[in-house]
Amino acid sequence: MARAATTTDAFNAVAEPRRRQILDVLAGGERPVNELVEALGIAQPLVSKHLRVLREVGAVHVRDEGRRRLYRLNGRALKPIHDWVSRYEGLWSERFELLDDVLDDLKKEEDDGDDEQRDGGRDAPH
Amino acid sequence: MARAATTTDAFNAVAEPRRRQILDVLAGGERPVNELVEALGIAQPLVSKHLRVLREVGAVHVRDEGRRRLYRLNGRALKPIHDWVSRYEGLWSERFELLDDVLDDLKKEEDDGDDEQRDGGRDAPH
DNA sequence: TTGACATATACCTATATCGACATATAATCG
DNA sequence: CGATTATATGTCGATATAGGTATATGTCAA
Repeated sequence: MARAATTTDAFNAVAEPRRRQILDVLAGGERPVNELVEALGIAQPLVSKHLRVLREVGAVHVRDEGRRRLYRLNGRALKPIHDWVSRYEGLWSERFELLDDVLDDLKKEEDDGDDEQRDGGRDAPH
Repeated sequence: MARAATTTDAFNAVAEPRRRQILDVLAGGERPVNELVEALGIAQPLVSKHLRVLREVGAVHVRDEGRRRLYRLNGRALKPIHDWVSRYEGLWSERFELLDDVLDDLKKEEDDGDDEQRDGGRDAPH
């Protein structure tokens, strides 16, 4: 099985930085594709495709205005992300950072400097 | 170019539901791979692979304990997600929902029932 | 040592990208 | 009508999966 489609849910749609950028621009108000192309500085077909993904997960709404199509942000679609990640909010508070450090210290003591041997140091860069 | 690697950042790592599930379990405290396999009900190699991705983006820390490896959540890695999505918090408040409805009504009036013709009704199911 | 247990990695297949390019569709203007 | 502008779609190439299976690595126990 391949990776889930980007149109599966908001999580997948928003994993692409360009799509987040599009939403950031739209946060400033309704915009035609034209301006999004300019703002992002990438090819127009690519913008249209990103917009399609955002449309399919409901992150944007479209409105026809003459030969232009005005895109508008729909924040509701991001709520699941906010709800999920909010459960982890506070884990990076100072108090938790300290706890983390303590646990890291305990780990170091237990492993007695023999750490990172099995994993080949491929652990996260800090 | 293909899609960005899942190890590129937390956004991509967390787009996979199973990896969110793993983090959810780890939110309850340090766990060996064993228990994660049980909790998720999927094959062990798959869990190890997901854990590797989470390790590479720094979302989890590992600690060796005998022949087991204890994984621990590192909430800090999720902060960028929280920071980004929080800028959209409130867009789904009641007041904004109402504004949205008003805008949708305006759209309907403008298009005069001729909407969804070009898009073939392929818009997101709201 | 031999074996059982715990975890990680290698290999394979099917699939869904992202980006570039060409082209189609649609609306407006002269 | 034909030309221009605005946007969407199709195709192709390169790539990175997720899941399955087999296997390697590491640890403990008898």
